Amino acid sequence: MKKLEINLDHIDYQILRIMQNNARTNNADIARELGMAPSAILERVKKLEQKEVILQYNAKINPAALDQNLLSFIFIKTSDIIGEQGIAYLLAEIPEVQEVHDIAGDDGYLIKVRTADAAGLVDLMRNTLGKIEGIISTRTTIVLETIKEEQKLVIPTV
Amino acid sequence: MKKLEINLDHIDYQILRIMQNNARTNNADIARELGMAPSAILERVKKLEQKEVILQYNAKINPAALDQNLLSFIFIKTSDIIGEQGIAYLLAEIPEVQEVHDIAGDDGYLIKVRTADAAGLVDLMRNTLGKIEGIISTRTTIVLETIKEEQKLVIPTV
DNA sequence: TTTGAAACGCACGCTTA
DNA sequence: TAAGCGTGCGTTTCAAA
Repeated sequence: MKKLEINLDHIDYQILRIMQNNARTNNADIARELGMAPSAILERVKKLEQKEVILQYNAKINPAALDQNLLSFIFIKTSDIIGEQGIAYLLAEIPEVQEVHDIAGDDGYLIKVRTADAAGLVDLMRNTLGKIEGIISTRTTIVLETIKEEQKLVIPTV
Repeated sequence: MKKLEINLDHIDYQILRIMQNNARTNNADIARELGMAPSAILERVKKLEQKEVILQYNAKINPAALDQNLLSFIFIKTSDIIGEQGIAYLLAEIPEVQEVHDIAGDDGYLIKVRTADAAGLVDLMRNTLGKIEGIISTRTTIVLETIKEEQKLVIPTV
């Protein structure tokens, strides 16, 4: 993650707040809401994208609609030397793996995985994780139900 | 999460794939890519929204740009009876808490939290979590570095 | 469920303040 | 940086198949 030497003002914050809640809000609507000209908003949005303040625009899809009903967190102990993350990048390439975090303590990595069901998880662990050299052990936590799941950040007011 | 009695076809999958990668792709572009009329795409997108296949459109914002540089996972043991989730909903109301999962085993809940730094985390644990009745214990895992973090689902090909 | 036509509104570059 | 303007394009509705 890059260093950001950017100063965001309260108008930027408002734009970010709107975009975070509905990435398909059009320029004209944002402009109306903030009482500015659309061209000025467009200019700011482009800069926010350029400066990587806005990283991407995603549609959040219902996992159940695609039969991906099992969410799991797996702690992975590896032979990676501290500071190196070779295995982390291998893990990141697996499509079912949504997140890979290098964590403090001796667990190594924490990954978040979405599969259709328990069988899919077993399959992934056996046939994909099992094939990765250097994984010493894993500890899996199964999610029974998700009460909240979003990536929204707390945006400063004013 | 609701039951979904919807049949998605391969055109829907393609739309979802495009939208998942860039939620601001316009109708006309999707139509061109799929070789259909824009109005047909619009119709499908609206249905996908109605049926809650597409849940929302989010801008993914760089946490560093908003000085939220510390990510943590916290396991929370509570006095919630199994099957009840009173405390989970209290946790979900905290803005810094991005995720709340009810997990198997005796840990109770797993939450994902984003704060500015360690001081912010301590503050949250003391002043917010500490004020919630029924939390028996917590176990915190600090993220040193995030290698991958997204919510993209694996969409069936064809 | 798709298409095409038509009306309307928006995007976006340019110029000026 | 922001506003105002203009043109090309996208969006959206509707009738028809």
